[in-house]
Amino acid sequence: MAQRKSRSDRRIDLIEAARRAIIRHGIDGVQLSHVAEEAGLTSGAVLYHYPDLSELLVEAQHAGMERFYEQRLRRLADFTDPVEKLVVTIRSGLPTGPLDPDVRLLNELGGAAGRNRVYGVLLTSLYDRQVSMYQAILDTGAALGVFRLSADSLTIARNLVALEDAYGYRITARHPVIDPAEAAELILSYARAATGNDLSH
Amino acid sequence: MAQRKSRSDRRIDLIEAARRAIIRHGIDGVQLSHVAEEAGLTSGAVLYHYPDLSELLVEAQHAGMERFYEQRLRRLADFTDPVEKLVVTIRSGLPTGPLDPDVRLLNELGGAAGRNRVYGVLLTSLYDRQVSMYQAILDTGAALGVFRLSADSLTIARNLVALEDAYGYRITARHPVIDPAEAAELILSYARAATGNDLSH
DNA sequence: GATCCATTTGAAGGGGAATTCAAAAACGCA
DNA sequence: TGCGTTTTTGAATTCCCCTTCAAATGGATC
Repeated sequence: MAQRKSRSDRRIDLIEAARRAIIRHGIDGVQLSHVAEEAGLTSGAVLYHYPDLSELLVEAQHAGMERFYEQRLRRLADFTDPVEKLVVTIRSGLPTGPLDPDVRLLNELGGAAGRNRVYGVLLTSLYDRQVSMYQAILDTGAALGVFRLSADSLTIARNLVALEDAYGYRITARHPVIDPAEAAELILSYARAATGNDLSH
Repeated sequence: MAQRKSRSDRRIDLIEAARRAIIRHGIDGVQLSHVAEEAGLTSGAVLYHYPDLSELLVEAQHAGMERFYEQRLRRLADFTDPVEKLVVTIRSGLPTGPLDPDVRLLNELGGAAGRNRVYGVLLTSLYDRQVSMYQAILDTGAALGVFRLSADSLTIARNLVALEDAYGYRITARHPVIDPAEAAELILSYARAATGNDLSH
């Protein structure tokens, strides 16, 4: 019998297990038994904690998004120079490779968000927060005279997040040429034009 | 009994039916019965033509992609001025709204492409062709002296397609602010900076 | 170490979807 | 009209997954 755990510990385990199961089988292909297997439990045990599988899936997506966003904020906090901040943030928005679990999970939402309002809201809020994150960097750089923005910061920030998203898809789809390094260069090309800064340091 | 049709006619019908079913239920959620219902047939009849549902789904995705791409080329052919070509192409890459079936279908592939090599190849090949399409426009404009490119045309073309992709997701996810018109403006903002042309006419 | 409660198992059921296939229907052609 | 072929149906079968629930297990508490 699997190790017995407290209610809250087990729920955390299950959210993690659901995350892995979604990545493996797709948000519309996950089954109760997949989650159970990932968690090392039986279907009944999963159901004991989450009588409705779809609620667990939403929680898993939510948790994955939060973790992704928090991680970006944390990396960003290590720097003060706007140029460094911008470069680091661009890199932290891209997957480490085709198998990057955080980005794989987010990508699962893309299609589902068009069908499921909850997923749409989740994804939209993540996008908006990431835009704000970039906007703050851009505004600070502009105020310090480091950046000379070619358009308003909101527009540039939206485009930067959009580029990250799109290259995340290309990388997880295993584009033969566009790997994480190449994607970073492509986004930096835009960032240079948009900030009037060559972004080297 | 449903009208009897020739083998090839029925296969075309089924591909269309599968396309609609995928949009409605997701690439991992489609069932044989969904396709049958969309086609006005019974499951048995679908199976008679496509013993393997997954093959039909791949064909549906392939056909949808081809149609999307061909349509873009056709609209592009109506113009000769590089500025007009660029603007029209940017618009033709965006969904008409949250329910746009062509983009909804493509978005379904995003997550699946990370799990399924066939879908990954399909999506990658579409991306590359769209990049070539933009690159031709950019190179022509540069040769005519209309565009003064801020980076090599391949980089700009890749970014333009990436932006389209990403805003397609935002729009189908019903972002409250980013509608097709706003997305076009955002992409145009980048296109202006990248071409050194204000793109008005 | 006995009791109690929360957690987990495993088997049994119910339901729904895929698959198979014989029969029926529609069409082409003589 | 009648015949042969192709396409479609509909029912039977099988398979798989969700759901339920009684029993077992593990840990905490006294």
